[in-house]
Amino acid sequence: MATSGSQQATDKRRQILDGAVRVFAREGFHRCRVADIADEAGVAYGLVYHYFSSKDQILDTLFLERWDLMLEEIARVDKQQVPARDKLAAVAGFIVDSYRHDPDLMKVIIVEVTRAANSFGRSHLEKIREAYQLIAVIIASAQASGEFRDDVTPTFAAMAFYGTVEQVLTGWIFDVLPDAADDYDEAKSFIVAAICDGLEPR
Amino acid sequence: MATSGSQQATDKRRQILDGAVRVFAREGFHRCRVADIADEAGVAYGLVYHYFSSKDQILDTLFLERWDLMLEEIARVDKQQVPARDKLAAVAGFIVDSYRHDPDLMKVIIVEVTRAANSFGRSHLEKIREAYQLIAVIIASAQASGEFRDDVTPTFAAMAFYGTVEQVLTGWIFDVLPDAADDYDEAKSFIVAAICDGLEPR
Amino acid sequence: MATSGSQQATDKRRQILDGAVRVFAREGFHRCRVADIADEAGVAYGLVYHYFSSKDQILDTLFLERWDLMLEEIARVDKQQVPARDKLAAVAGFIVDSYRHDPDLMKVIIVEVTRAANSFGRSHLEKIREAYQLIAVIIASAQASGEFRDDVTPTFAAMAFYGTVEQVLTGWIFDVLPDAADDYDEAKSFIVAAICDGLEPR
Amino acid sequence: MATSGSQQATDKRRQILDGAVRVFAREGFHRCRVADIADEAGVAYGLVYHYFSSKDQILDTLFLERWDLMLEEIARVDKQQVPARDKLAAVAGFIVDSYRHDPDLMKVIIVEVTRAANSFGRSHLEKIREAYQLIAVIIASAQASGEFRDDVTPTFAAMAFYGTVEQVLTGWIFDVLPDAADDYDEAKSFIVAAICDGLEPR
DNA sequence: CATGAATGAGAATTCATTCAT
DNA sequence: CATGAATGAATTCTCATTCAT
Repeated sequence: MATSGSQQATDKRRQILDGAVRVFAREGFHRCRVADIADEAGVAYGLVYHYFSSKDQILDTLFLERWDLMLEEIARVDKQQVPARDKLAAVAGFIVDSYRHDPDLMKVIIVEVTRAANSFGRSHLEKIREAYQLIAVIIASAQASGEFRDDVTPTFAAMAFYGTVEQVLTGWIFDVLPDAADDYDEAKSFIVAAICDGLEPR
Repeated sequence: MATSGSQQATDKRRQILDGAVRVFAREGFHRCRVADIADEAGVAYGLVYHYFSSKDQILDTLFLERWDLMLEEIARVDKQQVPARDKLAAVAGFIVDSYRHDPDLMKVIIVEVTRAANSFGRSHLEKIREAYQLIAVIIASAQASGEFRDDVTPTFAAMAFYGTVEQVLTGWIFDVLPDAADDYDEAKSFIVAAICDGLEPR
Repeated sequence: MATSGSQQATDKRRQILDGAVRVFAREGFHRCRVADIADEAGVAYGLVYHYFSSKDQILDTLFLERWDLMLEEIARVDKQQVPARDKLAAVAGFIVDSYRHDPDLMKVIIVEVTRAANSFGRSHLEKIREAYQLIAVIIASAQASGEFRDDVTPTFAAMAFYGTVEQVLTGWIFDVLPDAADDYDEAKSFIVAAICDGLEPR
Repeated sequence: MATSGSQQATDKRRQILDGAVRVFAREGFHRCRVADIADEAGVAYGLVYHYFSSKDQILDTLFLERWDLMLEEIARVDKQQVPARDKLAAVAGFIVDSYRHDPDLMKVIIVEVTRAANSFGRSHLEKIREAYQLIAVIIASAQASGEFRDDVTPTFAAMAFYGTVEQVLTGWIFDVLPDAADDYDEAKSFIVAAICDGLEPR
């Protein structure tokens, strides 16, 4: 009762974002119409343009909201005094948990932004690159301390790590990997094992 | 003499495909118009529809031409009596060389098909999955022979390998990785090292 | 005290009208949005619809307020016992002074109403015609008294007079005529000279 | 038969322009939809955009086609060795005949361009100004030769002349002046008489 | 009176595809 | 085979107007 009044107003904006996530995930950004977003959100067509200046901006908002959280998390993890392996585990865990918590949102971010080199990928390139670099920094420190081998450049190594993570999510998105509850935790440890230990026996 | 006539015809078809690759790479499949393809190819608008039934079919053709080559290559590699590590090296090498040879084509395939979970990715899912599985088979054999550890499922491992390869190409596409002549060869060995040996020192 | 309340209310209405004049003059009636009017007036969006039933009605109000003043003035002038030449001078003077006093308002009236044969011009045709006729009456009287030649119909002559006046204002609006302080007075005498004396020497 | 083939293609473009004139005249540029133009022209919607890049460009084309003819005519008239009065008569005659020949087109040009200070008027200001200046040149020469009095600036005088002409056309457009066949010729001589001789008796 | 969120009809423009020549 | 004019469905974005508070 107390907050419902002013909360209500903001809710519609949130409803639109939430509806957009579902529609983008289901139909893809290009396939879906703004009308679909409004319908899914349960609001009038025009209200979409009251809160957002374009269909593009909705996707921008969704991406940035989540991506910034991830950048903060990676930066936070990097500051901790733990082995590099644990840092990578934390980052992979955050991304996997993001998918577990809201698979539609992560699908949209990966399919429509992170991997879309010709549309939104280009415009958010800086943000995307920032993530690669934060990971590269973690690896570089580990190389300096001897935790990691230094015969691979940190940037390359960051690509291997991030590429593995994103491909696992892609596997779930494409239904080529099973995604039961257990699989998420298994995936976390697997990603770290594959990247840190390698496939060959030690 | 007889063939020059039909050759001529085939040339135009090839011109259209080549033009399409350049335009798709530059502007993206959705952004470009059929007229752009015809212009880039230097042929009349209507001719595009003489050789292809739709804009989609052009991309399908481009994807399948190349992807089938890759599937054949992976299958061929798998039959050889060499260490699994070398097999993965050969596969990574083939993909990297494909990029080196025709970066636009690989960019289009990755950006518009392989990673487009809502459009072409969906319709070519079986073909894409086939690649993952062929790689998984290589890994499974290696696990059976003791070359690779078996505490990671072959499918997961295949995702790590393929994800790393695709992410390296993405790095070149996004200009976050250097792509001078040397870098291609360096990349090949790096991919194998990262995936087989892992980042931690042995 | 009692009036200050209702005065306040009227002020907002006036603010809206004044804002509308500036916005219509700057952007044109069709180009500007109701939100622009509210912004320019410094009032809330919804208040515009509290005082006016539609965007059209705002322009109607602006036009009628001023046009009725002009009709009264022409009628008043016509009643005076002065030469026809002086009557025309008074009418031209009134219109020029209206422009001098509020160029935006006159610009809006001319551009959006008087000359808009397909929109507001049509709906205010009677009012506009009334002005032409009042001027025609002045000329007809002058012809009857011998002040003016009668080989031109009064209606035609009225068009020549009014057309000249409006074109001079158009010249100012379009920046093809100089509009320094002096130019206004010069324009008044010029209009009368051109119409009454003609361009050829006497 | 001979010309019909290649003529046919161009015809559609002409049909669109002609349809646009009728629709613009009947409904006004802003009121009518592109669909109305296509319907009126008897062509498919999309063809309008095959020949013109926008609705605006159609109006631009209509205006420029006719206005350039007029500018040429005024320039041509100015070169002739005849009294200034005859030159003005020729110019007025050309404009009146233009209206007689295609009233819809002249209505559109005047209402939607020449008198639309906030939309097309602004963008074609240079062209419009050019006409004023050509007329002013005629007047200036006449003043130099003593044909016209020189106590009115040529620009002002040009505005009086052009304003009178346009107001007569406006009278026809607004149905405040009769426009039977005879009226056109009467109008021509009246315009010259009013401007050159003035309303007062000589 | 005052506010600004909510509504939804409307219109321009795009562009894949067809088709006559 | 080749050409490019012709078609019209689809979709984004705009904005006057309404309405709940």
